[in-house]
Amino acid sequence: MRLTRYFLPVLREVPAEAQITSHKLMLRAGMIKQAVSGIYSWMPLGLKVLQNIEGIVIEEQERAGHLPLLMPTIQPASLWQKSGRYDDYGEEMLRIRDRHNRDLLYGPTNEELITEIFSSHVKSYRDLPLTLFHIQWKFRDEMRPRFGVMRGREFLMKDGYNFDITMDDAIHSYNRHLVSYLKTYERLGLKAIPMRADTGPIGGNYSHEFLVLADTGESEVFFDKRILDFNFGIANVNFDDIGECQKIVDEWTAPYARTDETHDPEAFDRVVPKEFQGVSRAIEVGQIFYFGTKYSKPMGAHVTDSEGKQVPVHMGSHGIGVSRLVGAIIEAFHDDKGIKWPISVAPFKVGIVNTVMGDQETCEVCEKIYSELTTTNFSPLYDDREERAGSKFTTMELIGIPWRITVGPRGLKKGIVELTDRHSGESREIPTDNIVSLIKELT
RNA sequence: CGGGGCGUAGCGCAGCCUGGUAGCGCAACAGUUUUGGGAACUGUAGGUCGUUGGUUCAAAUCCAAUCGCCCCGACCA
Repeated sequence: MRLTRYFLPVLREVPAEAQITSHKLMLRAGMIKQAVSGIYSWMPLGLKVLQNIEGIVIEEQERAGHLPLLMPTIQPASLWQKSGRYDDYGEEMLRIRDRHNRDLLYGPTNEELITEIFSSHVKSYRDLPLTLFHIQWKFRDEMRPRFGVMRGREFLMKDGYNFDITMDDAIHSYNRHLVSYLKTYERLGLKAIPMRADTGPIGGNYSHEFLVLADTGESEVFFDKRILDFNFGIANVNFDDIGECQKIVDEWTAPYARTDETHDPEAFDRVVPKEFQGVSRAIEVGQIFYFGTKYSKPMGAHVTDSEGKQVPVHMGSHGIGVSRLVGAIIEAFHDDKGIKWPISVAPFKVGIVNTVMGDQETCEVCEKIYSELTTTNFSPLYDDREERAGSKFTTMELIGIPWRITVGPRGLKKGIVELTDRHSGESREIPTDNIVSLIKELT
């Protein structure tokens, strides 16, 4: 992409509406624009990051054997009246009435809808286990939206639902999700700690939240610091292997890690030696639940078991806050110059800075590198504006491009271009002819 | 929903107390000189001062209502 042809409305000054770092940087980098409190437009750069995250989430879900579908944002009120949540959910639910005076709502979550889909099509235990998920915009009319996309009213969320014939099977589904989430967050570059959680309005009796430590987080968490050394690794997991999944879950949920909702100070002192006791703020980026037959019973989600009896299915639900993750990643990766995207979610992996647009050789070399990287699918961002070098460096750093290639007459005299790592800030000189192959190795 | 703050050009702000020609910086546009860490100069364009009503000869400024945004709390991916 040529910057002169791109839409990147960066701001030199921070709009007064922003308070926390990620929100400020997202506005300054031209990623989002607020439409109204808690509701945002995603500009091209922001959308790229959002879609990169979405892509990783989808890949890891499918790898674990979960099936994508897409449910609508607007749902009939009647379904929620059936489950009993229409009145329970309260003011947070955005209620709508259509021209026929039918009561509708903008979905804050999808348990009712998915259960209805399930019960109208799945009749036999032989069709289980089944896990369906989608990534769709949700709306929760929060009393007080804040922190940009971290607590918006409209937000993009991956939500998944598992259906199993027995509790044991459902626990395996739970474990499978926990493991796939560990892998997902690791690919996003994040250290997300599974913590024992409260089940809240979703209900049920078994739940973990995934939290990313950050000063600006809304939760207070208490944990054994040794869990920070855990690495999931890229190891291939057999998600059908009950024992293997259970082992990983046991390992990751053994250390004390709880949010303020479930924190037990006595147990904390008893189980975790003083020097390993960690207390921090954290951002919640996902949660998984097992809730048994809470929805399947009232919604009539029954299947015929092997003995011919009608039994309600055991269910669980699982969510990842996709749009919130954009903010959470920035909270985890930034410095005073701007964002430092992990390579896996970066909107562009490589930036090319032409330091002197008036210099013919510089332009030729830039064009050559640009076209070679473009044809090999590396999606570089080429800053071809008539700006001074300093301004271009500042922009690349602000928007967080992991690798920057600097091309100018000064280097070309020596036959080199400069390669700068956004994360370490280190630069090295690379012979002009080697830069493209080196980038391929690095990204 | 309780408490507080703020709405003036795309962004950041001053002007309001003490009513009388709407201003500054950045961004934008044109030109010239520049060209490796947010360039300089000259010029240009951009505003029904959130909205409505009131007071007044006269309202960005005073009064009232209303809408919106932000912060602190109680609730939440």
